[in-house]
Amino acid sequence: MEIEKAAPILKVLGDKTRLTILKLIEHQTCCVCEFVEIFQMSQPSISQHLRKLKDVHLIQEERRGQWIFYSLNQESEWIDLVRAILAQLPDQQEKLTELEKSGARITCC
Amino acid sequence: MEIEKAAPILKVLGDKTRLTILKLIEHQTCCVCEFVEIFQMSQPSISQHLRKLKDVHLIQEERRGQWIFYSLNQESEWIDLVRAILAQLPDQQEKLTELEKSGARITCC
DNA sequence: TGATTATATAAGTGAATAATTATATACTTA
DNA sequence: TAAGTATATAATTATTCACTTATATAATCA
Repeated sequence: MEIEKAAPILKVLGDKTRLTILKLIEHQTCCVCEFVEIFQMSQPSISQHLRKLKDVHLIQEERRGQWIFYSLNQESEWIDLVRAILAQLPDQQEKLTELEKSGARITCC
Repeated sequence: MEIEKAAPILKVLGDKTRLTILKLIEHQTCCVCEFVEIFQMSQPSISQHLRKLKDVHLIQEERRGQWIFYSLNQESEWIDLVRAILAQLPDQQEKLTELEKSGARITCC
């Protein structure tokens, strides 16, 4: 039954850090260090959130040198559901522009 | 920030029992005993799931004699989000028609 | 009013969760 | 190749979760 597969997806989305991560990468790619800066959270904590998103194939990773960039997995079985949800949430772009202002984004991106 | 309020809503939805309950009452009203039958789960367990849905105002209750009927709260701040999610899920009507066949639905409804 | 039925709440328990600290891996650059 | 940087994983811990059993509340009916 499909509902049994959908529920764990929603569960993964039911965390403000992960939900914000998804909204941030809705239309672009971000690297781990950006998330660490934005959320003011330890690096392992961010990695573990990314891991959960990756475990259910909602995100993709792509290594560029020493950095790893994450993006929404467009091939996900649940991409329509995720997009429908993200469409209801306010843009989080200002978090990235703040980072850029403070210079933190330039170090890796 | 609205994302901080949306995450707990998704968390509540991230459980197959609660998600199925919502899908069942998407277009109609059901009473507690029906959920108990459908999910083959203890009555307190169902009550506790309903409580979580009610705590975030996603559902409404209406007493009719000794029975309590639950329905989707159309006034919910999150009704669009919930509808967008439910729209992606398969219909669960057959669970109710099965109940009717077995006679279990008639006892209360 | 007493017994029955429907539902909610409380208390307890084992499993899952999100964070932390410590450590490992992988890439870069001197 | 050694040191530094970015990221992942492991181990630990406190909290939350979903369920169970037991009990309370509320309505009905004899």
